[in-house]
Amino acid sequence: MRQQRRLPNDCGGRAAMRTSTQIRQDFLEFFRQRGHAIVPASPVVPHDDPTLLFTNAGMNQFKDVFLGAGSRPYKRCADSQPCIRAGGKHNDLDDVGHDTYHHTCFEMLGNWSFGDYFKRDAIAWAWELLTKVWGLDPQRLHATYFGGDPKEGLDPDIEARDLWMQVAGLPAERVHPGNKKDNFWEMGDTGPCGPCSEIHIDQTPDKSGGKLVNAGDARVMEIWNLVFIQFNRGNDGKLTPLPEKHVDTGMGFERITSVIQGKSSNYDTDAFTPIFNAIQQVTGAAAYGGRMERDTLTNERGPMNAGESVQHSQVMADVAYRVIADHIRTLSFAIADGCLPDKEGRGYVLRRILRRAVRYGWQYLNMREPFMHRLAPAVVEALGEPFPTLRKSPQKIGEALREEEEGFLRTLGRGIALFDEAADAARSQHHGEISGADAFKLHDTFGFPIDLTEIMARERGLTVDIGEYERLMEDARTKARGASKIQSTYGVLPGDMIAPFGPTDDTPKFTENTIGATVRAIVEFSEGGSPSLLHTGRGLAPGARAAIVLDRTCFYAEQGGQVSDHGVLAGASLRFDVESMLRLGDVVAHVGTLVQGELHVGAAVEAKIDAQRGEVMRNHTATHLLNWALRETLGEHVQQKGSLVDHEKTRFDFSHNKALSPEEIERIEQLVSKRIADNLTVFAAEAPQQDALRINGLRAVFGEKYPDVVRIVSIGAAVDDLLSEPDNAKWRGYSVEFCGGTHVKATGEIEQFVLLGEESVAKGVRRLIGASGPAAALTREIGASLVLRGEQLLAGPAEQFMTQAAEYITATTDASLTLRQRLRIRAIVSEMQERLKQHQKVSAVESQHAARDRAEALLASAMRVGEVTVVIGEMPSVPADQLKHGADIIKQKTGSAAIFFSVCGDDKVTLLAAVSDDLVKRGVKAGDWVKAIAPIVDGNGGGPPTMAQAGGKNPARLAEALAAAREWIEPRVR
RNA sequence: GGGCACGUAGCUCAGUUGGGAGAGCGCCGCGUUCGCAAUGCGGAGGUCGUGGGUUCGACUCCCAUCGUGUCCA
Repeated sequence: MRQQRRLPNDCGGRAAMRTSTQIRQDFLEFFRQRGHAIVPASPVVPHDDPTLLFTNAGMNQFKDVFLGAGSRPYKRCADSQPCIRAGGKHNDLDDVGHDTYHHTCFEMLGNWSFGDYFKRDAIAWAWELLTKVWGLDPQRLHATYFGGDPKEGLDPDIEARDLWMQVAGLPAERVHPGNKKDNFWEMGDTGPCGPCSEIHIDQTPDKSGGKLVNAGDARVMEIWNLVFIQFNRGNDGKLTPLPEKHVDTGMGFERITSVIQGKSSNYDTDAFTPIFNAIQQVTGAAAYGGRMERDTLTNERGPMNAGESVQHSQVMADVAYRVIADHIRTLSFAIADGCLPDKEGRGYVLRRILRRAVRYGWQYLNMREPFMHRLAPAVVEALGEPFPTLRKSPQKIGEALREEEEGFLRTLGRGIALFDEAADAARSQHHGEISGADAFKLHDTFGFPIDLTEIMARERGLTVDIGEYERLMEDARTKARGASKIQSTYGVLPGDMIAPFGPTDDTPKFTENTIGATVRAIVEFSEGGSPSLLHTGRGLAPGARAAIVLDRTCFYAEQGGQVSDHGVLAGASLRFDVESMLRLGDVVAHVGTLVQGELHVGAAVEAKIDAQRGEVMRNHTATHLLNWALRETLGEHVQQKGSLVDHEKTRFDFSHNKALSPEEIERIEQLVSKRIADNLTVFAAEAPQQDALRINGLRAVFGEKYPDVVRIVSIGAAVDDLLSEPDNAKWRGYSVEFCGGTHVKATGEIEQFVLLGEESVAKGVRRLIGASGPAAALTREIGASLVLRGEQLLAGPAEQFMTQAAEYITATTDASLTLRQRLRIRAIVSEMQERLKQHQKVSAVESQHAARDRAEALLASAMRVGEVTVVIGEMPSVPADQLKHGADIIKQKTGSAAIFFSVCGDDKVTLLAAVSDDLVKRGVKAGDWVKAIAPIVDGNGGGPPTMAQAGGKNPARLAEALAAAREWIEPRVR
């Protein structure tokens, strides 16, 4: 076994004893004592930020503060943030497991200052924590600072350099200047940025690593990055100093733990031990040995094949341990935060991670059964304390994993079958080499990993054309890349562009439909290019698309499920159509097109929303009543899982594990209708969150982050009353929700409410669709008449039923109906279908008999030409199938026959020719026959030699055609 | 965002330049048997995902759409 490369003793000291849990606590406690708010980590799945795949840094949750669009009740804070780095630009996934430090999931310890302390304190505290609390050897620590960039006109960060020397007492030779890449941090192309200063640790035995700082040598590595945000980069690329300077720091938790514990690998720390133990228990593999691939790569025999070397398989088992341990952490966090493995987006990244783990388990730990789900409890056990979301529903994590594992094992099973086919082809056609095309197809179309293809090939003594596979893979990649480039950034608005023009006063949205306002900023979108801010003096020209920021607005920007308003901004001879709204922190922007006139910054406009908003408000208030009625009807487990309210409908997702019964649906509708009939007043008021949370029966979306002051919407009970005696049980009889949306003044305005749909959207989540107002009334009326017509058809005369039933069924398939009507119509339709089927069967039997009788009659009067019976005649109107049966009967009875049938329709004729096998052998083919005759009735056709058919459009010449058929066949069979 | 593959009987699937919808398993009935296992015979079960189009004729070809699987960005 490889020798552990341990740090010299002087580096660890007393801190070497500390557990990872203690180290995390040390960090938070250290900053708590220095006045920092200790905040909970944000979810690893940033549901509200579509530009970000996963939370990948501690500062993600504070982005709005740095952009100036949001604020916090504290000026300094600290936390430990689980981060996921997988997918996207910086993709380390393939490295995980093969080295000591790559992870898809890690914790980031961080402390922040929002316009509070700056470089001096940040540096002093970092130094104190590392050297005094954790006892790291100061001799081994190096600092870097930003060395300036003449091209940007940026001076070196002398301030930071001097602080390192003064405050930390570092000698000049251990304070290193760094370039823009390493020591200047930017959030994006524009926005807040600034120099950063890193602390590196030198783990060379003789402390000689000074030259290796930032040189990519594993022995000297960065442990803490302190970012000093002091500039804003504008659209023009110019940097301007920020009035409020911020500190943003990040320290990799697993890495600092390994340093403090004196380990050479993150995986050797006690953060991973419990997970490795669980893997060993579940897989029954040999214990984790900490072996790395380089331990075998140095073997003079060179890289070895699987199975040839015990040593290699041991190493790969350890790689598998690391892969699985890392990935189960990632998956547990992500699933706990509500992201499931899926075929696109974030879910797809999770799927790949899970599949990679399963594949390593399959290949190197010999696992053929789902096992990942059995590891999740170990993660919950190890990390549930600092990260309570893991404990919320641990069984859900297990279920999601098992389901996905089973799916992948099915995919593998299919893949193995297809692999066997490819292997056969390889043996018989390609000298034992599986073609690149086959390997690629296995991977691309059927999801069978190339690694498995190679291994299975090797086991069967075959090879794989990897070169060709890589080429095809690269082709696919460039094709996908090229295609995605076409999409432009049209209509995407960087938040920092409009942040300085906020906040927007949008409280008029609750009361007004029209208000006067002043234009504060205009961002013009240019097709194919990036959006640009229009400066004072330049106007927006007609036809241009833009985002407009006003000082105040009555427009509602999508939030809490309620859609954005549409409308216009109007002025003297100007009109701007508002198509959508954007909300960035406290700033809202009106996105749309200037239709007429010119628009300048500073212009006075009248903001006017579409009348559609009335329907939206009706539906929104109805949604609250629905939410309340659901809990009344189904029970306490009903939790809102999402909603969408627009002018046509309300869509409400909630936790419930089975379909709603007709009785439940009826009861829910009744409860809501009763509240509407009572014409209850809708109250709305703001209150401190902690007071509001005490209200008995209050509905808030679980897991949603609410501000410190929340808006309460209550139907039928005044908010003041709720707050004055929050514990009163009677409040459970009212709908009380946290909600920032717009509502009607009293429930009577809703008029009507109906449920239109009920379905499942995910495991344990049902979706209801509802509508209110005139739309609900209309649906109800149309549906009722449809039900009535269906009942009449069923009860009415058979002839009417036969002609109209099919049409009726099509009409119902996409009709808008209430749920209860849909159930009734489903029953009607299935009865109709049953009757139609019965009728078809009867008529099939009838036409079969008719065809048989007529065929036999024609046979009786048939003439013989030589040995051959020639039957030519008109058949009753039966389907083509029955004509064929008729011909078969004649063939059977005669042995040698030539048959020509016709069926005469209103404006078309069908011809069928059939000859027995012996005639085919003599060169007489039914296809030729029918082709020769069809033109007479303006048709054509064909078919195989024994049986051919044709259609024609001229029934008038049918007799002529039959005569011609006789003339054609007689000489040929004679 | 861009590909590829697949939707045919309850299930697993076959269906060959477009010309009579099939197999295996399962199901029902009747046999052989004291009974079970096993097995023989017969039978029911299909809007060929949906909607258009081409054609005399479409499970088959084309277009669209929905669903499932899968890869890439």
